[in-house]
Amino acid sequence: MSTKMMFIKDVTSVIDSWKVRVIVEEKTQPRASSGGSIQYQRLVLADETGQKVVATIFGSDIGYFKDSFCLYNTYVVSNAKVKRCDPKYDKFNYPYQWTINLKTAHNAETEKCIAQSVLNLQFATFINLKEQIGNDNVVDILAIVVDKKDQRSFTAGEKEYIVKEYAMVNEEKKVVILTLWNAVAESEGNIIDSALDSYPVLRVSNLSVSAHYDGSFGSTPSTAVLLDPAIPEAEELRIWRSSNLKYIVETSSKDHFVHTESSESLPKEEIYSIEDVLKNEKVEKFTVQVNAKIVDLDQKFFYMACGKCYSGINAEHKYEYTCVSCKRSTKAEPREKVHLNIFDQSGSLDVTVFGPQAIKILQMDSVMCMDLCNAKSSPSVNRINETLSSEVFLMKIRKRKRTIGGIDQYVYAVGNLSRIETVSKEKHDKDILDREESISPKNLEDSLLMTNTESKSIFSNIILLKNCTVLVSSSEDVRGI
DNA sequence: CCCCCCCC
Repeated sequence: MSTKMMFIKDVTSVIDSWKVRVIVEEKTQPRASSGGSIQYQRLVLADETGQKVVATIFGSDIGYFKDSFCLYNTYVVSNAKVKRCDPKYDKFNYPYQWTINLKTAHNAETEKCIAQSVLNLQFATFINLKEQIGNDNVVDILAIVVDKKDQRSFTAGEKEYIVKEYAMVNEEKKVVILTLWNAVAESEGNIIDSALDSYPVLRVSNLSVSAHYDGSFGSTPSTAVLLDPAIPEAEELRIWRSSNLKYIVETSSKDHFVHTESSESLPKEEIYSIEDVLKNEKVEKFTVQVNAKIVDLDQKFFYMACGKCYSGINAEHKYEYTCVSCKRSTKAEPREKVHLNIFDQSGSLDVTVFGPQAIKILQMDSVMCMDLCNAKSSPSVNRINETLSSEVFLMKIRKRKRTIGGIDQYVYAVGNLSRIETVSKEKHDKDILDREESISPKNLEDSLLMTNTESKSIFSNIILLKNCTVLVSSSEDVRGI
């Protein structure tokens, strides 16, 4: 069997037998898909012409290829699965991606190795980072990690994010922060953490430039971290490291995770008036400074949703099913949802608040809302409104247009909200609010029991009702937003 | 089967 050697560009989804000699430019750590259910590992391969292709290994195949496709080594690959990819993921002007699986033939090439120079590796400088803020370029860097900040997570809008930050230097002697996000923080971050003590030289690929910290790097979903890569530029940096150890050690003992004055004033967001939000047709996200109140008295403050993607479902709590929206197997879980009226001097607007943001308004979580609903009761709107009346919020509003029966209408969802001011209240009261904000739903119930006699009587009823079956009507469209 | 988003 002698198939002729081809190039990446010759490989299309209609060709059935092919082989290409490639060098491995990049290999990420195995990482979880955003849904969490699938493991995948991403490679970038290049042929002799410098043409590159993205290749992916999935699930249990990852272990099989653990010791193959080593960085900067050459392989002859044949008959990987060739799939057309969405143009937005086509970074290399080649409209396909490969899936490497157990049927993919792959042989290490020792004779005709492809030279690293075809990769044309370029590394961003740290000094002029500020000028690159705002452009959409994705860059690679070569750096020495001198410090890290512990992993943290936070909720913004509808999603939970994981962040790991590192302080880095290179020959330019300017400290720059690298932020790894989500699956990349967990997979690539662990690689950095495990080597931290030895001041490793890293090649970090496919980074965006962020305005935070007056210019810093942030990971993208294709970011890969390579420890001590076997490339000449990294060797130069290792040599620099050995003659600058004093600088590196001194630098590592300083705190670099602080915002400079200019970085704080830089991304200061414009605050829109409600009137502007209503009038504006183009922009989709607005920050507003508002008061809020509940005017819709006929709401349950939760809906039954897919536990993974929050699509609405008419089902009992804990009902197991495959979600038609995200296609994953899931359980029905209640999710907080509040129709809220927000207003400033210029006007008012009805918005919807979900999940963690809604908890900040309701001071209780969806399970408690559901229990109240079962008890033919509902959270005390009066109590909530009384609290809201003395508060000022910063909210990020997402404006969307939707067309129903040929009629355009705008819907508004709150992406994020923070209480910036508690008017005419003593600090003592505010502290209680802050504490409530950070406590878990379980404690939340306890704290309400202690601080609110009205809820107390309701909750003592609910505890008795907890094991009852809950059925929720879904006359409303909970997926609209 | 995966994916360029996002917080101080």
